[in-house]
Amino acid sequence: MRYSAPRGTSDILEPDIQVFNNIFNKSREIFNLFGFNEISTPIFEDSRLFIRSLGEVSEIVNKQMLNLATKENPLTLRPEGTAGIIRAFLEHHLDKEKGFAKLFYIGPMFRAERPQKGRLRQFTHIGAEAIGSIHPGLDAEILVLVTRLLNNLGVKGYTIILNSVGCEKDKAKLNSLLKKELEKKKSDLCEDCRDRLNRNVLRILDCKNESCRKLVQAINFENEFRCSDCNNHFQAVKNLIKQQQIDFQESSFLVRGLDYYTGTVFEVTHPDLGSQDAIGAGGRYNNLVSQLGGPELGAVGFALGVERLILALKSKQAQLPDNQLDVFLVVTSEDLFSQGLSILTNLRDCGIRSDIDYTNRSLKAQMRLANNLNVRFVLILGEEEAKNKFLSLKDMKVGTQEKFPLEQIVGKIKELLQRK
RNA sequence: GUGGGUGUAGCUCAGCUUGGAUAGAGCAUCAGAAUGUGGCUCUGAGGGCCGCGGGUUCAAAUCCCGUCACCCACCCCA
Repeated sequence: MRYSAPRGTSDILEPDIQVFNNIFNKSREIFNLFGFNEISTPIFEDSRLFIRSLGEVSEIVNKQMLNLATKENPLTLRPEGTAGIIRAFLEHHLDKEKGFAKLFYIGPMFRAERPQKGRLRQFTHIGAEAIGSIHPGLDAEILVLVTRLLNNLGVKGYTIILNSVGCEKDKAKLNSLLKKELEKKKSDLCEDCRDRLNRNVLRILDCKNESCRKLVQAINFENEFRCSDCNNHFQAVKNLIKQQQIDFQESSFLVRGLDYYTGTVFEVTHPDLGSQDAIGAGGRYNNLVSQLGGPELGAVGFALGVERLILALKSKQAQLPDNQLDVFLVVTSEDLFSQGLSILTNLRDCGIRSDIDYTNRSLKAQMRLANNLNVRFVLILGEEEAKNKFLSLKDMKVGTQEKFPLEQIVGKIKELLQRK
């Protein structure tokens, strides 16, 4: 039986993996600039952690969790990063130690969705959580950080959409307001939204259905539900990011699918992605830490979907690093192989990237292989070279070939490589 | 979970409408083209359960039924 990768997963080979690694490396640099420390948490957690954090009615908990078949506690492959980070934050008493932490993570997430463009069952998040403050400056910093990440990674043409869903009380108020208004027009709602009316009213706000949109737009809820604290906070965030010259669109229809969000929420969209157009999203969650058994601490976070981000990148090739071999060692007969291996090991010990053929090819075939590998130099070890203790060094770029005594080879190659 | 599309060589695809002989192309791979030597060019070679199972037929890559996989969209989300 031939096996294939599970649905919604993919193997990442060269050269694509270089694109990923580039993104990871650059992101780490930016996070460090902003004073964030990296954290790595398990890719599975107690299922109840996710149910508690994301909300029982959330789509993720309802139908997208990948649960592990174990005999002990219920375990689930993490569908997002925040819950695990907060769990770790509390488990290691970072709240008591410093009371404030800025953490970032990079790693795979899992959701059992039907795959399509920009939607995989295993996908990669780059995310961050700033825990321990309700200061609007922290919301602003997260938004600045997101723009700097995207800009440095080479993403162009993205849009930041910003909203505030208010605190827990405000959310409840908005909920009942919408429910009351929409209940009257229930028959005009789409099938899905009629269902949402009972389960998750807020989600009706971002229904794409025309008639639902109109109904929702007709309700004047924008300035009705937020308390003055939340309004002031939102206003402060907006003022701060405007001062930082960050472009954004305000939209009172933006809601997030996860329960834990309070106050500021945002989404980053890109037109090149197709239907799944969000490359990143985040917001404030002031109740999650206490909900998970910790103190009352405000927090803000975000996550970027790396695979989606790559879809939005224009020049993927330009980012490839130089990982080519410097030298290919051609050996003309099996008798010379052990001598060749010594030379090869010496080259590698001296920091020269080099390789040799293991498939008994002819000299000509080895040359062709060297060319396909795009090496800069070929070293030839043949009968004549072995007898007189020298090697032939061919510069594949220029096409010239010279002989050098064995002991001079490393120095010569290094000299030529530096000259470029 | 619901729709639509696509499965033919390692890769990208043609052939299917209207059934017919050894199933094709480009790229890739391998070998050769006097002098132990790559790139360009030329010559040649290998490589196919035509996704899988069934049916119709003298005959199926081609028509019919089923099934699986992938892609796209709904939904949801990063």
